[in-house]
Amino acid sequence: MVKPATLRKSEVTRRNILAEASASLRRLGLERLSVASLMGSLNLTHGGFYAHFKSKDDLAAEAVTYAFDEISATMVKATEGRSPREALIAAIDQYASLESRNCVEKSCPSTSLANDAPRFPSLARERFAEGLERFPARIERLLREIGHEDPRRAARSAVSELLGAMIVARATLDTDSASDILLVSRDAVKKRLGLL
Amino acid sequence: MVKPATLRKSEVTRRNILAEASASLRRLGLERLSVASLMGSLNLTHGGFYAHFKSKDDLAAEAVTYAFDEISATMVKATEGRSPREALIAAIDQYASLESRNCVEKSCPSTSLANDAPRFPSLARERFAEGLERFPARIERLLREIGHEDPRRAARSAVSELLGAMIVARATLDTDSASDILLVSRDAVKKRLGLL
DNA sequence: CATAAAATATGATGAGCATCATATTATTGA
DNA sequence: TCAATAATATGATGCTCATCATATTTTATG
Repeated sequence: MVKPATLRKSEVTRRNILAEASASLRRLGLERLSVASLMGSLNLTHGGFYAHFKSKDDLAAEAVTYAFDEISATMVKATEGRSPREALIAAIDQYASLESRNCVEKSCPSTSLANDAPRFPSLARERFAEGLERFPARIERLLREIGHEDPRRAARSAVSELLGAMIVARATLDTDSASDILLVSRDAVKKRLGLL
Repeated sequence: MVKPATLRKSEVTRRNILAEASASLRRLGLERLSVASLMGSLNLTHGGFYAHFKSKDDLAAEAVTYAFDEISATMVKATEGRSPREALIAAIDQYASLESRNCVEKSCPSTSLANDAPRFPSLARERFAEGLERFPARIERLLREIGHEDPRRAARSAVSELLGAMIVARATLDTDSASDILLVSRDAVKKRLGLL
C-alpha cells in the first residue's frame, strides 16, 4: 500500500496538539502543563499523545518553536508595509501592550517562559535561546535602516526594557499600575530611539 | 511550667528551613521545591515540616518575603555610606552583575520568580508584589536626591531594563553573550541617568 | 536520674503525573 | 460490504508529591 494523500488526519491532530500546547505552555508553564489535560482540552485522551510525540520533552521543544513562530507572524502583521520608523513604533506598541499583558497565551514566549527556560529539557532550552534572539534581531535591523548610530546596543537595551516591563506588569496586582509600567517603558524606549 | 528562655530550638530550625527555602525557591521555582527534599537538605525528615509551617503555601509566602529581605540587606551593604550618585552606580552594578546571573539563589527574587508569581498561591503572590516594589522605590529615592527631573519614570524604566536584562542573560546559553547583555544594559541605564 | 514536654521521625494516604502495552474504533481501498 | 490499517481510547505501572496521624527521640526541668 502506497502512502495515501490523506495521511493528513493525524497531521491535523498533531498540529492541534502543538497549537494548544504552545498556548498552554505560556499560560501554565511547562511543569503545570500535563499531557492528560492538554489532550483533554482537545477532547482526546492521554494515550494517543504518544502517537504524535516521542515524549513530553519532545513536545516542549516543538511547542517552544511553534510559539515563537506564532508571535513572529503577529509581529510581521503589525509592521508590514510600514516605514522602518513606523514599524519600530508598531513593534514596540505591540510587544509591550496591555493586551499582551492580559493575554499571556498570545504574547511573546520570552515574556512568559524566560524564567523557566534554564530548567527546560535541553532541546527546548536551545530552541528557546534561538527564539529569544528573534525580536532583538528584528529591532536591530530596523534601527540600522533608520541610520541609528549603535543599532546593536540600542536594540538590546530596548528589548531588555520592554521584556522586563511586561514581566513586572504581569506580576503587579493593581491593573492601573501595571498599565502605567508598560506605558512608561514604551515611551522611554521610543524617546531614546528618537521615535517621539 | 513557664516558657523557658530556650524555647529557641525550633525557632532556629524554622529559620533554617526558611533560609534554605528562600534559596531553593529562587533556584528551582515553587513547583520543583518539594517539602521532603527541602527538609532533607537540612538533614531533617519531611514530617517535621508541619510543626513549623501550616502548609507549603504558608512557607511560600514567608520564603518570598525572606528572600526580598535578604536582597534588601545585600543592597544596603553595597550602597551604605555612599553619595546618592555613587549609591546608584553601586546598586545598578550589583543588581545586574554577572555574579547575580550565575548565582540565582543569592540574587533578587524579582529576576527569578516574576514569571511564576502570577501562579503563586495568593498570599505569596501579594508578598511578591510588595517585594517587587522595593528596588524601584529605592532607585526613585536616590534619583530624587540627585535632583533628577522625573525620578518615578526614570526609576521604573531603569528597573524594567535591568530586570529584563538579567532574565534574558539567564536564558542565554552563551556566557559571553549573556555577559554582554548585562553590560549593555548597565551602561545604557547609567548613561541615561547621567551617571557616566 | 527521672519525667514531662518539645522536637523530630516513620509510615501511610490519596492525588497527579508521564509513559506504555494493549484494545477499540474509525477510515480507507478493494 | 469486507478486510487492512490508521487513529484513538483504556487501563495499568511506577513515580513524586503534600499532608497527617502516630511513634520515637531529644531536651530540659524537678
